[in-house]
Amino acid sequence: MGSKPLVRDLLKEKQAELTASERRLSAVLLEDSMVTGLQSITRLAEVAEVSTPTVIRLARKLGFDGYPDLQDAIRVELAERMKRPLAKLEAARDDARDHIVSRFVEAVSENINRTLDRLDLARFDTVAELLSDPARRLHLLGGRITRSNAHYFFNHLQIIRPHVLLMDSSPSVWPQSLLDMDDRSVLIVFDIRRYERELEKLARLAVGQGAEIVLFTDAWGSPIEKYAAHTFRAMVEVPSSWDSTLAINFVVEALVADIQSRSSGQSADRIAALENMLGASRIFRGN
Amino acid sequence: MGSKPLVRDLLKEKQAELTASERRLSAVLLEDSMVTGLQSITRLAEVAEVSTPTVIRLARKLGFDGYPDLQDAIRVELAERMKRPLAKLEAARDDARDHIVSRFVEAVSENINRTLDRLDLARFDTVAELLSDPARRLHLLGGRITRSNAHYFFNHLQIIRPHVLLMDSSPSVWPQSLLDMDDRSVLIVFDIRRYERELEKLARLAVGQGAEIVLFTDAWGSPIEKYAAHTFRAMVEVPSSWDSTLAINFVVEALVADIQSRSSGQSADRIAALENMLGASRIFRGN
DNA sequence: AATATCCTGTAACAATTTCTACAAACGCCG
DNA sequence: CGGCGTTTGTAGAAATTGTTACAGGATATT
Repeated sequence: MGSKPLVRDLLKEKQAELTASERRLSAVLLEDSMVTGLQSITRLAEVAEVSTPTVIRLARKLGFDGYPDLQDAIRVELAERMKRPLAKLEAARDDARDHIVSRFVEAVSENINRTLDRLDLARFDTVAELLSDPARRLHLLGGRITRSNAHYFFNHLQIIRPHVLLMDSSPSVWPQSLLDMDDRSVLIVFDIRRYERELEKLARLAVGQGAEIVLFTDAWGSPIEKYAAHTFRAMVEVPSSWDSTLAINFVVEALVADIQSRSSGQSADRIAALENMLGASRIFRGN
Repeated sequence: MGSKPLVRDLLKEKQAELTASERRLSAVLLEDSMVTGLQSITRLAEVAEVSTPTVIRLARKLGFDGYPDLQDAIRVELAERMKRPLAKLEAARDDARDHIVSRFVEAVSENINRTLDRLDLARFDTVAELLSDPARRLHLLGGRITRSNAHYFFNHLQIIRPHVLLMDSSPSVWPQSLLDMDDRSVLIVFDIRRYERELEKLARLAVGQGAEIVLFTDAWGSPIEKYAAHTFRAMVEVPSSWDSTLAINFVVEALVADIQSRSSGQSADRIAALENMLGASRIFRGN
């Protein structure tokens, strides 16, 4: 109910009945999601090169009481938008606040949140589409720690669609895979800190072959970034000697879900066929 | 250059040197990405249930000139965050709410929360201790989907301690591993729905050999539960055709952190040795 | 139990903000 | 060009905000 109209919409709606300088002001506000409107009226007026009364008059025209009233609305709106999706992980079951699990959940929740902050949805969609294209050949590769992530992604992709390959962990057999790459190939690389030189080398060569690179890395960014067409940065720090790849896995799982639904038509047959084979082999083994 | 530290990080960093009411205040700020800090000092103080001078004192402690200075920082930070991903998000705001990522994060958040609710910390500690015992031999095994989880766990355990084995995915070679199991063996199994009969069979045989079983499964519970000495149940449902193993991974990562710190004495040498070998092999490969 | 230290809020003060009244500037039409 | 309505800015009053000084109260220490 009472969902008060968004300030942005109000501005657009009333655009017609605004005067010249009011419009200049509204342009400034719209430009950066009205964050400028959280400053004092004086400063906002300065930025927009308008006088302070103009600001007040605009606020009134939009139906607000005065400038502070408008500010409140903007702030509420912003808070709504900032709301951290995972904010409510209840870290503190107070029986064990210091338990490793509690500290861990806090860090993980923060990691996923910040990863999401930085996640560009447009990029996500682009990549999902790219990886759904059955004409593409996908090669997956992980480092020492991230091999499991690569494996997870591979495992699912392989069920959903054809032409998915998990590259061997030993660099000595990479050249053979490289030979197969061309401009229809996509190389999906996982590389987090203690970045591995071999991975970078391979990435460079793959790009040379015409392959497109999708990179999953940490906040600091692997050197492979410069070759990558698409990069996902995830937060990995937790109270441990090890980095956490949960945030990376989160993105991967979301991608799997999206890719699956995009290619559900083709993959249904594929999965049915797979089920059949599994069933057959089970009978075969005489279980 | 001059990349000023984020207010959020400042708050976390100085958390230790904050007083009780300052911490109350900082909690309020962190809760909603500091949007509350854009109001007047009076209102912020009211929300946090502290006095206005406390707010100023906190601002100073963080290195700001005064409250307005802090506000400026918050605003800049917010504007920065609004800029990139939101330019696109703005156009299709309602889209974003329905975006797969948004739906996913909600489900994951719920999953981890509920998994934590059910997690018995005493059991967690027991298992951590069990898996830290260098006299034990650990065998890891995953199913079709959960093999990556087993692999992840294996990967880390193997670095931390000796006698860790990842069992082959093909049942035909399991008998050989079974032969090696006795009452000093621990079998770590991952089995979520579409429970696999082969896994159950192996579990039964392993118990017969005297091995202890640690099981990771979903909310409904794998048939292996009846053989398992310790069971972790995690929530796996997400808006996808696939189950999410993030909650399982969460428990695994927390275990890794705990086991690592328990055996840090012994594992330090092990890791150092490993680093050396990695370095050596890199030189050997002539990178 | 007494003392010292640190934490916290009250209250008065200073600075800044928002707002109003008024007048200058602009554009439009006869 | 002069009259008229509208738009815009200036300046000061009113209100609110941010800040400082100080004292009561809590906590730890001897």
